[in-house]
Amino acid sequence: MTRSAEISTRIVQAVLARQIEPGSRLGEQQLADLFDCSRTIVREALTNLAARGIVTVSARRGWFVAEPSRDDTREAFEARLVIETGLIRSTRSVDKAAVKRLRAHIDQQKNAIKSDDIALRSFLLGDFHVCLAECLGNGTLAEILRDLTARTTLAARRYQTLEDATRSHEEHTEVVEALAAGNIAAAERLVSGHLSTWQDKLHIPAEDSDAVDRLRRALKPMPVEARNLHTRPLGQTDQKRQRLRSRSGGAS
Amino acid sequence: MTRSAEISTRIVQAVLARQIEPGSRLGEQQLADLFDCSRTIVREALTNLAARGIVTVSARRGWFVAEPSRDDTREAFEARLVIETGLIRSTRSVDKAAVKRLRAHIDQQKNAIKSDDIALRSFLLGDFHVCLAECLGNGTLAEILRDLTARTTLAARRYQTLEDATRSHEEHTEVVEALAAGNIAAAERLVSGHLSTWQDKLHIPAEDSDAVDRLRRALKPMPVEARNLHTRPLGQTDQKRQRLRSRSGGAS
DNA sequence: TATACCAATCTTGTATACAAATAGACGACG
DNA sequence: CGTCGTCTATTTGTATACAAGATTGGTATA
Repeated sequence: MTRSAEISTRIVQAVLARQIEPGSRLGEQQLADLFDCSRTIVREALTNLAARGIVTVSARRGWFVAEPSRDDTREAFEARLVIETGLIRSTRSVDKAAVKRLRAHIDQQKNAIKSDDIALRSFLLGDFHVCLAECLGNGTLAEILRDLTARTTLAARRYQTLEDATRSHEEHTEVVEALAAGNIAAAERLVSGHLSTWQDKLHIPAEDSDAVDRLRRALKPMPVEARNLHTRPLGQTDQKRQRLRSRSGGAS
Repeated sequence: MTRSAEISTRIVQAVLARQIEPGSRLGEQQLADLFDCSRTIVREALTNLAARGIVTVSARRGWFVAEPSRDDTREAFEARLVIETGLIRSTRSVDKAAVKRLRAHIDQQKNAIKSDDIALRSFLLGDFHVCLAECLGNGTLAEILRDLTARTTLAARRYQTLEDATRSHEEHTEVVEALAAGNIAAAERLVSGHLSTWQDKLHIPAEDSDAVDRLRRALKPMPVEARNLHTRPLGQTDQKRQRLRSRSGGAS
């Protein structure tokens, strides 16, 4: 179990760090090579992630990082709101050690932001909520929250939300200070606002987005090496190809 | 996946129906024979259940149905309280179809109680909470709640709580009727009370129970056929053996 | 008689072999 | 020139073989 746990942990971290896009293919042999083990272990890890809703499996087609639908996204945000505010609400007080740990976490966030370590920054901003749940005395909900946070992170990537790291960090600070001051009600309000504003920033297509979305994905730029393997169609100049590529939304 | 999903689903159902005790051993080959498949599939199912906290794995020793510790139990109940009350609180109104479905579920509960189908009764009383979450529009939390309910069911068995089916059924009815009447606040209060009273009924040993508990489990009656396979020790009468069996807490 | 050691058996952990299905490429045909 | 069909190669799904560890029962010895 320890071997496959390593793999699943790393994948979750990569998701939280925004290093893996929703819809990415996770080939079994590919991962097996990467982690120097057999497909058996990889499948164990992927099965675990599938149970946690972070990965989906399409029969005989492969494993893919989850692409939360609109409903999935709404549910994940609602779940986080319910759990995080409910956990704070049911708290009487927060002990010294917990406050210390939370402040240390916030310091780490600040450092990651300052040093422009985008991956670490994203990871920490998400992990903070898990840490908060643990400090409030419920490891079970912390685990659940980790998976839900991974899902909302994927949703944020899918719906192209820009991360406002500085603001998130500020809001996290306010929450911790409210808790440290024993102002539970304020902390609950702050968390609620923090999550709501983030959710509101999502650009979720209004209607029947799946067709549009599928199309956008189909028009995604293919890997450079694959692109160069194809003969350029007659009469199509470099300029035209360049324009097509830009339109399809690929990184230039 | 469909093959292993069958197995994990059945095991969860058996847990909710109180047909499997916490700590039960789940041998791989045993399950493979039972479901007529290879150990590969069984391991896939068990891995899934382990990710959901319903089964634990002890390296090289085997798979066991979870035995929630005191902390696990507290956390699971708190999690259910937070999620169920929070979900109701964030509800504006419940539509007709949902009310109909909930009332139908309550009818099923009544029938199971009336016909003394203890397994079905237990399952439905637990499943009601999952159904409620679904009807409140959050399938994600419903899934999470299913696993948490399984854990609290295991805790209830471990800490020898008697199920008061009639009372649970009554309280479920009150919740649904409050929701149907649009009295959200009352519904939240009722759910809170329902969960709290159930949790309060647990007989959780105060201190260092693990040693005592392990012993009690060790002294549990073995299956009748195994008992009869052993030669009766010299000088031990039937009466003495009978007394030992009663003391060990087994069903007489 | 009790304890400690040892061996046999059973169970799990991992890798691999093989089957099945899908995706992609190539070629034929309208 | 476009479309359809087939064939090949890659990838997943499942079973099984083999190795390593753990438990259990027996035996020998103090």
